[in-house]
Amino acid sequence: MSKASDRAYVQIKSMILSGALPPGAPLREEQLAEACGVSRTPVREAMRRLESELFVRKTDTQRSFVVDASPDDIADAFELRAMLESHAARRAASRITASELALLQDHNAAIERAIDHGRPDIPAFLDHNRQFHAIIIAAAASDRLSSMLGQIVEQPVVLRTALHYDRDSLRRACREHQELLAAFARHDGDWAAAVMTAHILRALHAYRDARAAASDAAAVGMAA
Amino acid sequence: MSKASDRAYVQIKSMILSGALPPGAPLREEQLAEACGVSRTPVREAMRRLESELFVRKTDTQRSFVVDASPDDIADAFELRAMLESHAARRAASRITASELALLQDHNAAIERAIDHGRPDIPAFLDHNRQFHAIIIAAAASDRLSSMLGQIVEQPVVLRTALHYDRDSLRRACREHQELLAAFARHDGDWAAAVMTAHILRALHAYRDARAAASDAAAVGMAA
DNA sequence: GCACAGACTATTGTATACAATATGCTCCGG
DNA sequence: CCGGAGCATATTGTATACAATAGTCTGTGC
Repeated sequence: MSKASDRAYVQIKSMILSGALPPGAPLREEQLAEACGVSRTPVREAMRRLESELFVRKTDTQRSFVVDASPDDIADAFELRAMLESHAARRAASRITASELALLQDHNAAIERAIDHGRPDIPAFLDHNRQFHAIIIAAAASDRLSSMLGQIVEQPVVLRTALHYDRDSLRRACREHQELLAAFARHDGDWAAAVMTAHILRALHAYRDARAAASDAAAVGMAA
Repeated sequence: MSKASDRAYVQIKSMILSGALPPGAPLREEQLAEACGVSRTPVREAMRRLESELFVRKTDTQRSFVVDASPDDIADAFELRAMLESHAARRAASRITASELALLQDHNAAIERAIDHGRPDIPAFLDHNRQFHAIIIAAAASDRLSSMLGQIVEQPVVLRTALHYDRDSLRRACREHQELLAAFARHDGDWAAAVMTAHILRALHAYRDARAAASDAAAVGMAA
């Protein structure tokens, strides 16, 4: 997309992800335009995109707000991602090339390094993890599937999930990736799909556990 | 959405569906604006929407064209729809209310009438069929799932499919709906999901058969 | 005759001005 | 004191003008 509207999109999304625009916050076009240093026109385009990705919701009267994701929404997003991405894995298994496999191995090696070199390097983990999954989706060779997954993998919830993981969870993710690689190497679609489903659903439960722990801690903090 | 951009969206989409804008046709904003009787601004919003729904594709250099769906794309769309909508059916089975069930029955009765009263009334069939599926999706109670299915069920391919159906196919669809109703009445998610998957995949193959027959006929026509 | 440079045209991207609509506030009546 | 009508304000929707960029054509050098 073009420069200004792209900048607006990235900037507004990052404001939502960072919490600068908290869930439920009203979004006024003019204010966002000023914040992004562009006019309302590209802001409106960015808003449409964020709206279709369910970052933003419009009331019946055309006012926009940051969506407030309930635990159910979060579970929904993970379920859908599990379904779509296991489908991608199944398709990828029969189409993947040797060079793509090699790339996947490289990224997973990088993920392993990011976890085990001293303190876990979460940004590096996230980046390589994202690329790992992106390669699989590309190998699935379905525009429609790519488009749908593109709308779901960058949800606030999914992105922030890893921040709550402990090292154990990260290592488990890495091992699951290795199992995916094995399934791909043998072009076994059923295996790949099953591993992918498990991989995503485990992430859901890791996220829930982390949330529960965090809210317990908060409750303790409030009581003290 | 607002009046002008809504009109532009509907009108451009119908031009694509009707073939007035054939696959591969270039889309110029100004020309479309004139055709819709609005300015370029709402046309651009409509185009973004059509683009995200994969009706329209932009080249690397920002020119827009009507997408040219290959047979593979079509199969893709059906596969995804089968997956998402069977998931919707599974969720709906455990959530559906008596009044929703009654509505589903009404629509399916209307579908039956549309098929069997003299010459099949295809528009009526399409309308009630759409509402039948919409009720199920609503009963699934997942915004995200609704949003994704909304992007796929109105694809040109899916919409035009029914035009090629023979009466036998239409009757089969109606019977499958009845089986869905039975599964819903018993709140059996597995059953509902399985019937829905079969329903959609059968539609895919009916579509393929119709296409093959049509292209054979075209070949004969050309030879004559 | 072909390839490339340059200008010219066509098309899209952005900004701004204006129109339409929703929200909130004030003031009046009960 | 409460509620509603109507005005004032805030916000979004649309049109238009201008800017930036891509595509095309022509003419020139080889």
